[in-house]
Amino acid sequence: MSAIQALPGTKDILPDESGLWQRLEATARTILQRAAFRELRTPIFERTDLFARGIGEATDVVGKEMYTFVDRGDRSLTLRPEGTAGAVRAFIEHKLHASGSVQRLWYCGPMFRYERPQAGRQRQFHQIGAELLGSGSPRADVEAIAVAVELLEELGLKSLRLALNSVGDRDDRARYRQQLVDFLTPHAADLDEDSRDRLSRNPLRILDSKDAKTQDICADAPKLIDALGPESAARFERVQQGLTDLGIAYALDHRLVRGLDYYTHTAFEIQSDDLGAQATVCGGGRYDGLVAELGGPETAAVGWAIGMERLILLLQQMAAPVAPAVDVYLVSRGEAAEQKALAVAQQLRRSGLTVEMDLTGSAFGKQFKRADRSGARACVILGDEEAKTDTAQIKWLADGSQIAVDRAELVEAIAKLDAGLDP
RNA sequence: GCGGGCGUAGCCAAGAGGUUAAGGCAGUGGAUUGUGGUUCCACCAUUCGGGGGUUCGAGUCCCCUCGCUCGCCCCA
Repeated sequence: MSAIQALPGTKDILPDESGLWQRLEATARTILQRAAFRELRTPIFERTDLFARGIGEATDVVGKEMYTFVDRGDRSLTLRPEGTAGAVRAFIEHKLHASGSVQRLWYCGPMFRYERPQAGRQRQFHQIGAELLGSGSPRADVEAIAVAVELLEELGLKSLRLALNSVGDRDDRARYRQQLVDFLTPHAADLDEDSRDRLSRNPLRILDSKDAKTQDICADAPKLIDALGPESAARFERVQQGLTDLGIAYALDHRLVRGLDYYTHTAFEIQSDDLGAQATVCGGGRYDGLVAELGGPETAAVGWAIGMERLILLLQQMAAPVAPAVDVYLVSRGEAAEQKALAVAQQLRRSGLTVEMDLTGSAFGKQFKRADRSGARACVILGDEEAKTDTAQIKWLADGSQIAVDRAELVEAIAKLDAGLDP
């Protein structure tokens, strides 16, 4: 009752689940490194300013979701709510642009947003992200998306959708914003309350309101795609062509407007229907202005982030994870034998076997019962008699067969049994 | 910040005002004191998230509170 619990929106990842996380992380590492992305690890907290400037003061993330505190040096700090701002800060600080070539970076770790937790949403959550800095080519957009798709496919995920849009460059957006405001203002009275607020603050976001009436009104609104200048439109065309050439299916979604201010041109989400009220597993896009905005040289960039908890949710729906069984369960009894068992365990482990050692000193019968539950293939038995003669018994649990071997030959004997040979 | 649902053992869970709070899984001990998987027996909640109230009587009804969960907003 008075025991302390984990805070709302935070979760322990228990041993039964951590195997799946490890698989996810290992797969991500493989896929990203194969595409020549290199890992970047940045601090979990940064100056509040970085996020305020990078993500945008008007966004919900900055406006009401940040974990912000003042440290003992009187600095305002914030637990990172996303990964791109920190990655870009590091990119600028360490002059990674100086190499002249494109930087492919990836990261993985916890992010923090103060929101009401629900299915697929936590206050501390984890993302895998990739950033491709230094190329404005539409091919970079395609490559970034392709790597994300590859990762999700490698994990065996099916029935995901790729939603695609272009929000154009700064001029396109400003032009469209004005068109949209002009269109919506006469309907202001019929919009839902949140949308009415956004009309002055962040009108593009009104497009993906879930309110039915607002939806109806937006159906006739001018489309962002039609407001793109010829260059932006051509560039978007090339991104689509690139995806098509790779056989990556996508659907245009002219209402897809992502919540962070830094996006330009390509915006995309990879979505699923199996995440409760959430849909997005992976979100990303191009952010050509961000590096300069944060004090670096004018640098084109594109990136994405995957929500790991959401991915885990999907992976768990696919198949029950297989618990990694131990190879050998070490049964021991009697003071001398228990002492020797420590050395035997070490010997077996050094040979590469996974060994669990019984530490209870309880009756052999009980120890075998536990051995059975552990899923071990074999028991190695050390009792008083074995201790005296410096031998051990190997019992093969599948068929109950048992042999005595010298301790020195233990590893070879188990290997032979594993191979189905007579030791 | 706002709404809905739910809190009975480590886990799943019956119980809907009337004496001792089902059952299953897991766990512990034993039948089997140096040999497992099956079986059998025993043990395993002075108490139903917490506090207050109504009542002769509360896990069950009422109020407050804490927690979990789902949804809105927004996002991964």
